[in-house]
Amino acid sequence: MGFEKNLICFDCSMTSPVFCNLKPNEIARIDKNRIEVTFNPGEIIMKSGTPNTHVISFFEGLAKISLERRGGRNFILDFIRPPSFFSGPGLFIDKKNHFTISAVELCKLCLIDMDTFLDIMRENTKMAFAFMEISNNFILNLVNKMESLLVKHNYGRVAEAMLYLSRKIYYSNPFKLSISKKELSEMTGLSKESVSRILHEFTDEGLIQITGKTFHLLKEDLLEQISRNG
Amino acid sequence: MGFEKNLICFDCSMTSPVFCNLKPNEIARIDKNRIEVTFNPGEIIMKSGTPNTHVISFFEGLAKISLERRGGRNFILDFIRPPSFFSGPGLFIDKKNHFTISAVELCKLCLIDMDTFLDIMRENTKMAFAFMEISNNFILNLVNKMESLLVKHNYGRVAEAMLYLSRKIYYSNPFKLSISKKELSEMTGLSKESVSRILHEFTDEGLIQITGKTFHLLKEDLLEQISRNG
DNA sequence: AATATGCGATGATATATATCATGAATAATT
DNA sequence: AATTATTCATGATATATATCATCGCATATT
Repeated sequence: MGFEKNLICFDCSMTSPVFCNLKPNEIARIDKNRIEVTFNPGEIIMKSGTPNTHVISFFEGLAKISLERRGGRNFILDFIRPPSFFSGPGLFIDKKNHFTISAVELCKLCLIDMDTFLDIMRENTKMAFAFMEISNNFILNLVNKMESLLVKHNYGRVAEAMLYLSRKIYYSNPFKLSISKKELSEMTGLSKESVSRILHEFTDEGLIQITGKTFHLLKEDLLEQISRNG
Repeated sequence: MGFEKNLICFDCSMTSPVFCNLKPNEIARIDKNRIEVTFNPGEIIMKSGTPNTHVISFFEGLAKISLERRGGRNFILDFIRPPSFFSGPGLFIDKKNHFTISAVELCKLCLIDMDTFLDIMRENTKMAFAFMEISNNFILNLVNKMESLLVKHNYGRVAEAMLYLSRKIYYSNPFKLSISKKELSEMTGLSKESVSRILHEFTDEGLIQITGKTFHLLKEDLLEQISRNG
């Protein structure tokens, strides 16, 4: 039994923010130099510090990009929901991974050889520009996170996380939370105890309703206000 | 009296991390579409929120890139020392500036029309790759700042700032500080009172020596240790 | 079913750091 | 040189939030 390829490169590239710019022969090249992998929840897809040899094209699932902190308390920079693309910032610098990416829900993805990717980018300006756009979006997201850490406290950060999960990750309200309380604390940079307490307060005040793993945001406008001013 | 051009584009491009990749005709194009400006200390070069219409090629001086926080307490993401290049992350997204850049020391720089810049980048892959490298370096710097905010407190952050100023900004030890204590606090994300207190403690413990505006790092190894573990 | 293991909740306490308040020193303006 | 305005230093206080400790519940394991 070999490593099978179940995905069709052409179909996937149609929806990809980067590879949608490829010509047929370029898609063929990618197809020859890709590895299709499935990761179970909790498994590490890319470990910070290891060599950065591939870029990732996400096909299915939910993954998190996190920063390793001392004491095992990580910080989640962002989540990844397909269709999407990821390439580490070490690419042109030290060719190392600077983040740890791990699967939250079952993930299906392709690892694409870095050299192949760079070769194609050298020839395909459109793709290069799409790549830059993604890079810049990542920067804006980082800056946003930074602002949160700098000005918001407790309440504001939890409110922000709630809205983010509903709007950018689960695309629904109510939503069923697939991440743990610990991960919620790693999203916000707070301790898990603090997150617990604040979620409790939010339910007491009728802002949200939690039944098991299901979160229902009852007063989004108020949450937004707290997110902005808290 | 018009707006004179005193700098020679060719000389400048020799040292620039991005424009060193240009061919003569491309340099000529840049030369036609650039504005040469001088900024006095304190003056704003680019204001967060305004349209992002130009990229910057720094020729002389010292500038800071900062994030605006509510209450007038900004946060300094990085300093710029020539020869260097800056382009905002809003470039491909919303075409707005997301940071405020202001002069710390007298700055001489060129503003280069964004469309011209993009046109050239579309044709010149080498320059595009240099641009990506700079982008990624910016991300790594942001991530580093983020880690500091997340894990380091007081002492570690001030120690880090001291080492950074000596090694990356003034390239000397001792060095004469051209930034204010308030800016020191904006570099570290602390209150200026806290910065004062810690610098006092550092001098008491013989780690640094401050005479007027001159800072002398006496025990760099210890400062490094504090920066890592504090 | 019984036991173990881990995740989440909640109360009590400790502590880092901001804020406030005041005074000294330095720089700017007249 | 005199006066005003800024910047900086330092002590007292307040407070947000982490840490610690305990307990309950749910899920996994034997």
